[in-house]
Amino acid sequence: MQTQTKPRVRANQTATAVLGALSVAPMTGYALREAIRDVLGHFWSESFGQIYPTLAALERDGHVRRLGAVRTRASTFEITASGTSRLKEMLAQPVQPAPPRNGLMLRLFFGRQLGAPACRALVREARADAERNLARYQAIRMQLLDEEDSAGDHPYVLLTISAGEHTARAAIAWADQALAELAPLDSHDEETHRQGANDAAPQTSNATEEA
Amino acid sequence: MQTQTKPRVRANQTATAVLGALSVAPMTGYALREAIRDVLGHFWSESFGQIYPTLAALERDGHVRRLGAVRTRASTFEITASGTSRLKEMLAQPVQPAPPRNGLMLRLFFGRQLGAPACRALVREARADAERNLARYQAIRMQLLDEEDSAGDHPYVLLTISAGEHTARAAIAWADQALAELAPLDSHDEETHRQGANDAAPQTSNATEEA
DNA sequence: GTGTGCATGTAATGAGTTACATGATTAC
DNA sequence: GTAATCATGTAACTCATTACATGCACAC
Repeated sequence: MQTQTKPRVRANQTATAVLGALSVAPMTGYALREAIRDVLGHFWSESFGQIYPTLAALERDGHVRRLGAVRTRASTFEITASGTSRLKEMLAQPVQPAPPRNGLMLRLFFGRQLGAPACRALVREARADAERNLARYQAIRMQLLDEEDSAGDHPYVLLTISAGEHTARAAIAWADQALAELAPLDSHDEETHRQGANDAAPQTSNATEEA
Repeated sequence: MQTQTKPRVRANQTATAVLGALSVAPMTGYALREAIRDVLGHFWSESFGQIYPTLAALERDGHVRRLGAVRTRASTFEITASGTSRLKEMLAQPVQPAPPRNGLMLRLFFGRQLGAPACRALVREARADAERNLARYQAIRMQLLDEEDSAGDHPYVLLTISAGEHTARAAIAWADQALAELAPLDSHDEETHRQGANDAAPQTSNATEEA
């Protein structure tokens, strides 16, 4: 009987990201993808297949304006006043959490089937990823300080960077602990294919591994 | 030119989760959903619409066996030997990271458009979520110790619990820092609705109040 | 006998990726 | 001139959710 309050519009999140990016600076669709990948990449992603239709829809609704000619060449998009207020509207909508799908955790959960050495390799990989991310966050931090323009956004952007750093550091600490706990689990409770014995040192990235 | 190595099967991750759950104990489809929600819920989710077709496909391929009659009543599914080896195969496949889509970070990134008070509310919500998760992890930890069966899985399961704890603690620490940084940003550069002004004090636990 | 929970499935829907097709501009 | 990069868009396909339809079992 809950037919009355259907959330009809599924809150086109792509539009939010696109309008948000255009609120910082006008861009082409191509540049939008790059900006989203490079700047929001830690927590957001969009593909061309989403961006172009979304831009077309936003143009139709008057939320963005096309500066170049329609098909002749690259057209830069600019957010309109109506687009800005639409953006604020969308940002104010409640966060709808994406259903979780963490492949690493799934594998570790059934780690007994996978075997301890493979699990260690996965954890080591995750640790390396986290370290890479941490390094990138610092680079972005410094890059931010160079930019005079859009300085009003800085405090908010730094919030997201900081979240990334906290997450990355937590991942590293967890990985170290996990590796210590996985170490003694070597070969008991597993009748694994014996050929797996030599991958105790998987060498994911010559990652200075233990083994 | 790259026509040769198309990863044709998109690594049906649902099948991995289903086989994994059945590797612990035989279950009905209904129970599978519940088990996945209750046990893997922090990092995985499946809906009926996925589970039943997946079970049918796995049965067709001989990876699971139906114990009850086909349509008469509840049928319990059991993993077969071929299913077990298929599971190991799938677990060994590289983790394919899901494209990130973090609605909270998206909103904070464009926080200037949203306004500092609304951002603080979001961060407080996130902090409360993290605290709730942390509490649940401890409950699961204790519950695990009661179970004698499937004790061989425990070290691996604890790894995922620990990851959740690290993540949750990092989220809480980040939130506290973020709230401190957001406090002074009150009303400049924003012509926000004035009603958000009274939420300067974080106070998340006992998060009840302050409409 | 009726409501609640267990159980199974299908259909509609939609979000989003990948691959493809195409062309303009710029650098060498 | 030609290769790489910028740029735009569409089509096919996959994955997954939501809603719907159905029915049994059991408690009350």
